Amino acid sequence: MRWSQAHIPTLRDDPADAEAASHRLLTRAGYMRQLMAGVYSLLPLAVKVRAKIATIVREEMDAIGAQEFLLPAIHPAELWQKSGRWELVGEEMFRLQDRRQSDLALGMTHEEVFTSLALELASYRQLPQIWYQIQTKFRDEPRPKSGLLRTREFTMKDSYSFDIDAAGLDRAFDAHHEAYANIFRRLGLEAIPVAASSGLMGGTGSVEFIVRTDAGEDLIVVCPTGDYAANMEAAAARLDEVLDEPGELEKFPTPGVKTIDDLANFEGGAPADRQVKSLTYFLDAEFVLVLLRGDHALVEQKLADHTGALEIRQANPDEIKERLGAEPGSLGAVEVSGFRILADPALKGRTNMTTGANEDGFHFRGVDVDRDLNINEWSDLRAIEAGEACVECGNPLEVLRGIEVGHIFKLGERYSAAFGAEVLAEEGTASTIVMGSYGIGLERSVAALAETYHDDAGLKWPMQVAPFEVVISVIRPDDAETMGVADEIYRQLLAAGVEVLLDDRDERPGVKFADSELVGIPLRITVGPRGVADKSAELFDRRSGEKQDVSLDKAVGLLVELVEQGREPV
RNA sequence: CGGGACGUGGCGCAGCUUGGCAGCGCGCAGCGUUCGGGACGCUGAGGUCGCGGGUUCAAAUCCCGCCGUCCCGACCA
Repeated sequence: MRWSQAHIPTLRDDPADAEAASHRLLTRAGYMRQLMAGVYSLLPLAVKVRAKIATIVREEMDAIGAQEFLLPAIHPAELWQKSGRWELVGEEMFRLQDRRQSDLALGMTHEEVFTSLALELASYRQLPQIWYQIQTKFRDEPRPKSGLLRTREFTMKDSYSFDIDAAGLDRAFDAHHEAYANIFRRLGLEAIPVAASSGLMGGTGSVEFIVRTDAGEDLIVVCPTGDYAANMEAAAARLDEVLDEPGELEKFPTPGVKTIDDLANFEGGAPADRQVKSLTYFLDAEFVLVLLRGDHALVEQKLADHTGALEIRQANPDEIKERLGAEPGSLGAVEVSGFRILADPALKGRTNMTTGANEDGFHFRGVDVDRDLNINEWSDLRAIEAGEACVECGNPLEVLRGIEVGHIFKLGERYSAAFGAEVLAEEGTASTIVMGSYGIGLERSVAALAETYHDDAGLKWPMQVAPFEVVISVIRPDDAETMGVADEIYRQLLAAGVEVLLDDRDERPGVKFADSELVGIPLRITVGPRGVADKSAELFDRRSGEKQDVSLDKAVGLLVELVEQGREPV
């Protein structure tokens, strides 16, 4: 491709409101343009990067025996009603009606459609199957942000496994786990597999692949020894042994005390880890109390996962007053009954604790959790903090920020049962298919790569995903001899199968250098009258920043060698 | 959904307080000089000032409503 003919609209200034580095650079370097909130047009450079990612994904999926499909993006409501998700997913699904007023949805994932196709599987002899597609998904995110990191329309490689039993699912799941590790390694992404919450997908287990970046929105808990990693929404940590003194239940006045901190600083109060924090929530319209240690934070997803609640919201002060008789700040579960009370295990067996008395300006001290609180359910509900002890080895845990680029789920029979997807087993009896589903976000991978590989000058693609592998920067393209040399190198590189961009634009050298670095092409060879005169050219490696002069007759050979080395990273 | 901000040529912004010819930088087109790290001169094209209503002799500017976008939070496979 000649740069003078390529549509690469680079910008001198950063786009407004682009916070994430990938958002800013992909826009400035001419890879994408925003159309509306969470929706982006991909320009030719981005299409090339995305296509390379798709190729690597396909190769690894095919390697585990998966077969490629292409399903519709538009779905009839009945399909989603059958799985129950028409009601479950709420506003995140784009919904529309056709001219006959039939309800339709834009697919946000394809368990339903693939399961409907799996109805044609009739015998265990046809299993296992792994089916996949690379296809557009629509999700009406409440708050799209950070460019391609969170969009409302995006491409996903989604695959679905169909097995006769749980052991088969385990094999399919493990195969995907390994395929994903291969994919991300080949892409040049260091993706950490972490135990995760399954959320709306349902099922019995899931693993997310997280790429570390400050622009990400997931928090993960990782043990530096490598023996534990989990999303904050699913993470656990070892609790220190606590020995409490027994205490007598006693109500005492605490005027003006509204928060955990207030009570910790109050004369006669208690430190945060000796308080019971009482939160009030509505879980699908049911009022519940959630109890945590005073210094612990609630993870709402854990509450959702434990209870199966779809809609979770904090109760407001009026609703609380009506039910408990006090304002937030003086709430507690002592002598409370009639409401569901959930508690985090960090409170188990604790005595001599302090908590609100459900009377404004009063608290209880000497609270014995087992004796004084009517706890219905125990469940891990708290956020883990950096430095807590690993459940496996006791070493201090780290909390890292990252972006989810892949997620694999053991679905079990959630969808196959709803659709009646059964096969005849070896014994001749019907057996419900056991399913898994697995996703990789393509544009999100593009963004994760951009977040990982960039510097002040612009993007720095690894060779295997770069839109072009080599750029020839021609100094003085109006000089016939120089342009002739550049053209010859261009032809030889093309003939050698190298993806090369010939910068024949009538621009000054500085512009060409700056643009090639902004766009992030891994290798640049500069051909100018000065070099042509002494039969040399300058080779620049964008990734290492190294420059070297090479003789013209060796340039092509060296470039081809470097390109081929770069395409398959170790 | 709650809180905050913004919307003016392709991009980045000023002008709004105090109503009075719609501006600046970059980019773009033509010509010329330049040319190994984002050149310079001259000439020029390009704008329903987000949309609708109101106030006024007069609205980018003041008032009301709506829409859009971003940020924080809530939410999120």
